[in-house]
Amino acid sequence: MTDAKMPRMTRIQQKNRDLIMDGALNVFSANGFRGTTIDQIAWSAGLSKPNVLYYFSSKDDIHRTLLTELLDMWLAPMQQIDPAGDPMSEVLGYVAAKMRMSRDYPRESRLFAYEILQGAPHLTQILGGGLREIVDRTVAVLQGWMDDGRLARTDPRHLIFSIWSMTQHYADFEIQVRAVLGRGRDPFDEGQAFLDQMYRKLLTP
Amino acid sequence: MTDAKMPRMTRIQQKNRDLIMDGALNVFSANGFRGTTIDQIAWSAGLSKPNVLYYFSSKDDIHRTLLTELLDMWLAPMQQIDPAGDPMSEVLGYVAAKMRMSRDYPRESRLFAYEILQGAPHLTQILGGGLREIVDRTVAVLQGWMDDGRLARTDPRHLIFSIWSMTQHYADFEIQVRAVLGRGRDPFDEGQAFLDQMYRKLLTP
DNA sequence: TGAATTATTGACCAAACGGTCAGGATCAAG
DNA sequence: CTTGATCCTGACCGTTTGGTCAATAATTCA
Repeated sequence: MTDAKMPRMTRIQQKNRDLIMDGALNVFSANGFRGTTIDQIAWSAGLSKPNVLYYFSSKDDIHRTLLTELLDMWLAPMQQIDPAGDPMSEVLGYVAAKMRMSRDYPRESRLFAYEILQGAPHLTQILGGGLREIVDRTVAVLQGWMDDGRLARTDPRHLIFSIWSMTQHYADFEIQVRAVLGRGRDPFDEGQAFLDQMYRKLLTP
Repeated sequence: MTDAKMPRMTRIQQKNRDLIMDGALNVFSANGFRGTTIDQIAWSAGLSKPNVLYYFSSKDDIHRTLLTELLDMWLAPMQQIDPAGDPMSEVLGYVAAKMRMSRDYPRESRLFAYEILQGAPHLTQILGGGLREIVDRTVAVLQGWMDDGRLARTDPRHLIFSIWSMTQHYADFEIQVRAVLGRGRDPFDEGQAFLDQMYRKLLTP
């Protein structure tokens, strides 16, 4: 009983769906939804176009499935903030975790960036529902810490926006970042150090 | 001699090219390059598709022209930082100016966001050339202020990244921001206040 | 006014794209 | 080996899209 999914998947189904998800992530994250063709996804997955459409009913289906499969993983770091932990360590840990995500999963970052830029046509429910609740919970924790004088007062929601924007900037706009920094520098290491300094100063009571 | 352009433009040319640029900005900024059709641009400009192609040779031509026409305006705020001014006021003024750009020109912000996300296929020269020089000049000014002890020490380039990412976040991801904040709040006003507080703490020596 | 230039469009084309389908290949189980 | 289910594909279809063009309308200017 290792899999709780309703329809049991054969090995081939499992393998090919994974291949398609990975190929789709490659292409969607590089070209956006409209800029992606099923042929490109198929090629990137090493399959034929009709075969891809044997596993997914449409390009939209692939996109929607990909987004929902990745959303939890993408939001996980924020839910790992420990209300019982040390405030400064928890926040800086979250920043570091998001920075690691940008370094290790830039495709996912760009995928969501495209989706939000587009107006989040596939994420409206999540934006107005689940995401807001998750953020609200974190906001409550941060607000509690500020009320206890363990963090300097600031708007918790905009604090979260700042963390999202700055960390994801290194993934989404990596080309610009590298163009400005020049070669031989590690944007992610430097960015991590900068953010650490910045949030330490902002949040020290 | 009000116009220095090589080929003199008739009134009609001037007017229609402007219409096309504005329509293209609408559509490109909402759907990205691959997501927009010439028909959409034409409709948004109030012209027919062949008429649009009478003024521009291709969709690519429209896009390239739009980017280059808007680039100067987009980078202007950074060049208005006054090396002889008060360091803190100059930086906070730049942040405020960028924030105003996000509020007043979200289309431009999204247009460039798409382009950089895509890998900046039309801006590679500018990214590696002009932009870097402009940034370097600003970096020199900031570095001077830090060396003089008038600003706290921090990496000037990552400081600039942080300003770009946070201010543009309010335009590019406005939907997400509004979804998280809920109705009845002004993201730009609040964001401006937050950033002011943040950079004041970071940069006070 | 009239000729020349500029502006506009309906009709059209070839390529690309999302998606379908009948039929064949492969595989698992008895 | 046989059989039924799963897996895979070449060929195909209707639509969309970027772009062309010949013909017509509007404008400019001598």
